[in-house]
Amino acid sequence: MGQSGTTIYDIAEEAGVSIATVSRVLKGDSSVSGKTRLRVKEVIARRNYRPSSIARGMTSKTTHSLGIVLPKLLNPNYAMIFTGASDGARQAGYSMSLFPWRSVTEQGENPAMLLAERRLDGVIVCVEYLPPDQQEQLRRSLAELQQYMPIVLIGCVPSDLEYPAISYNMAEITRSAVEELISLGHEKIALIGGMEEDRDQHRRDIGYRQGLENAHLPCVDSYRVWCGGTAEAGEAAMDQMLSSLLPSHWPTGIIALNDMVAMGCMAAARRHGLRVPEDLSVIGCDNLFCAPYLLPALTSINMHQQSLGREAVTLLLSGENRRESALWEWVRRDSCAPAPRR
Amino acid sequence: MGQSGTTIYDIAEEAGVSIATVSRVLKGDSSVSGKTRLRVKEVIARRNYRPSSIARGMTSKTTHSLGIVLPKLLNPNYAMIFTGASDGARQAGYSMSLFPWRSVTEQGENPAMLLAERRLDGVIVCVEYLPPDQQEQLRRSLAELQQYMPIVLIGCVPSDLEYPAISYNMAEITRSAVEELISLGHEKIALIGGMEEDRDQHRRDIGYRQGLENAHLPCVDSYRVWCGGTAEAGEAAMDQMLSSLLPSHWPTGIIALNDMVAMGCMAAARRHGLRVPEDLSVIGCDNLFCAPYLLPALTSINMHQQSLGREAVTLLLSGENRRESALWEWVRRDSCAPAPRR
DNA sequence: CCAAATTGTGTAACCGCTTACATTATAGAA
DNA sequence: TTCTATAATGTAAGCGGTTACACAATTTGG
Repeated sequence: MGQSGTTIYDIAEEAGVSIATVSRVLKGDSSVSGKTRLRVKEVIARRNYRPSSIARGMTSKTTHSLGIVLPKLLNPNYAMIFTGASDGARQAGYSMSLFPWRSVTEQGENPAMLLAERRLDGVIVCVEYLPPDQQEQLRRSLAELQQYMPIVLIGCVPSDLEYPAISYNMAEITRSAVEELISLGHEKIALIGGMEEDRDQHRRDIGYRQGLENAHLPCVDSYRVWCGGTAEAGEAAMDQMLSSLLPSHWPTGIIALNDMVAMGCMAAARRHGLRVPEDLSVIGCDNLFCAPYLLPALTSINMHQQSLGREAVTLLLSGENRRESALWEWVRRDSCAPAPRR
Repeated sequence: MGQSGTTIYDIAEEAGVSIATVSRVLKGDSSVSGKTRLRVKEVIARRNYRPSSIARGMTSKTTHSLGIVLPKLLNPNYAMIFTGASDGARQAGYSMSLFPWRSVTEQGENPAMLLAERRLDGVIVCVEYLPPDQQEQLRRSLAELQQYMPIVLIGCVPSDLEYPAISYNMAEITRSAVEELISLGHEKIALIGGMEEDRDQHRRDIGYRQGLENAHLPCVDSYRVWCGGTAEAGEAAMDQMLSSLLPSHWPTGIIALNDMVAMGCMAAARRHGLRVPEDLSVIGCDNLFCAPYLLPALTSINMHQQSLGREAVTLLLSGENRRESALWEWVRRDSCAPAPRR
């Protein structure tokens, strides 16, 4: 294992100085004379010595490593957040570890133990929908965790959770999506995705209703359907909606929970003989890398997830208690078109 | 910060025992009497005490944390590997940190320092193509790193790198893809993707030639084009190939570096008036989540990236020096069809 | 030319835990 | 009852760094 066993004592001995001096050279303390510094540096380089960050952590009480809790890295949306967070961390000299969602949500003795033991310098938690019985667990885990390290939340953050956070403006985004479709002449607009009890979904619903109301359009219950966040779920939900409605009542515009759901919706619509965008306009969310390559290219909303991840790290390290709203912007592509003539 | 400051001394004092006894209770040593154990456990629970894993690491020389080096988490292929690795690590009681590719490839003083200092218990490195001037740096970084911790490689591993590894059988896979297209009657088959000097690409090229040779088909140079691994790169490469050939010489079958490149190829082909799969069959690789939702659904190769990540962790922790080949299998979808009649 | 200020370096305690070894309490054997 | 295994617990020495403080060497000022 070579120089992994090299310690500050070895360097001190070889350079003929005390460990204190080596330590000073290491941190660039100016109180070391030029020649001593040079000699020590030479030995350090020759022995390829790296001070152990964990020994450092003993006294400094800081590990220079952060954590992030994600429901699912396979969702590219989270991969983008992670990427941004990881970059931000590294630029600030920190490493970033991934922890599974269930380490803060699972029932059981001490779900947050894994994190607490590691004495991270902070943790980012991406909050997703949870069934009510697990929400209490999340609260407990966060409370426990906070006793060990600062926390920053990302996502659909319940406003009663008092942590620094970057949250999505889902009501505003959804209202904007409704307006987008209305401006194209659509009147039968469906909202697909989100769990029924999901707060985030609740906000979507609010924005959806607002958008319709502002245009004096009725809100039809069968146009509001719930489903998980995957393409399969979107496909199933869309399929069911179309099957249960007379074709004359089919919506002409779809607002999907995210791009994956939108992909599923388009597939289901196609199977029912609908052409996108001629018969049906579709709007996704997250602007995944594949959105421009779908057929038709998917109109989506860019959530700037990478900068969101970076921002979360900044928030975490600054110690501020800000609660910010994530920026977003339209990315208009071919999947939206004027409403078909009736 | 609450009980983050609680130490083993506090617990010992409150329970009226020595720190050694607390330590024994913590690790479940049977030499502690029943009542003492109970009393200590009660205090631990009440104070919500968690031993610091970093203090533990001081004596145990083990951090119970692993690292993974990836070129790009935004590539879902790597996200899948990471997910598998992270799961595997957690099941074994380890955490998993992400490190940027440039921490092993960047020129400069000590690219591997970030990793070395952290005294991880092991690191997985996903090797990707590197220009020759950086390859030497990679070798150096790996050599340095190995003095601190075990390494496992994933990907297109140069056979002269003597590390435990899980490598892709790119020659075999590509040959199989050629055979697949030939069996559908294709004779003009193009290979798109990979850097010219890339070893992995080299192996693809070998498989490609073998496949053609076995069927006594000529190998046309203009059907072998290089490009990066993104959809944009694939689009550009395909565009250029079609533009530079007479339509009568256009290939009828495409083997793409990966699904993202395949997506780009399909987009470019469409712009040139080609229908997929009627005029052009396309094969991708990696079986991304969006492959089934493309139009037409993309035929791809499942690399089982998640189990690959898990396997890498197993290899890392076992300390064995095995070199395995990743499993793969066909996922046939609509993007491949019999060759068009001439 | 000597006292005081400044500079450079070393000593030792400490961070929170593990563990070899020492010590004490308890039980069983003679 | 006394001696010796055995079980239960405590003591203290690390692990590899950081840092307050002490001290020696050098420079500066009067």
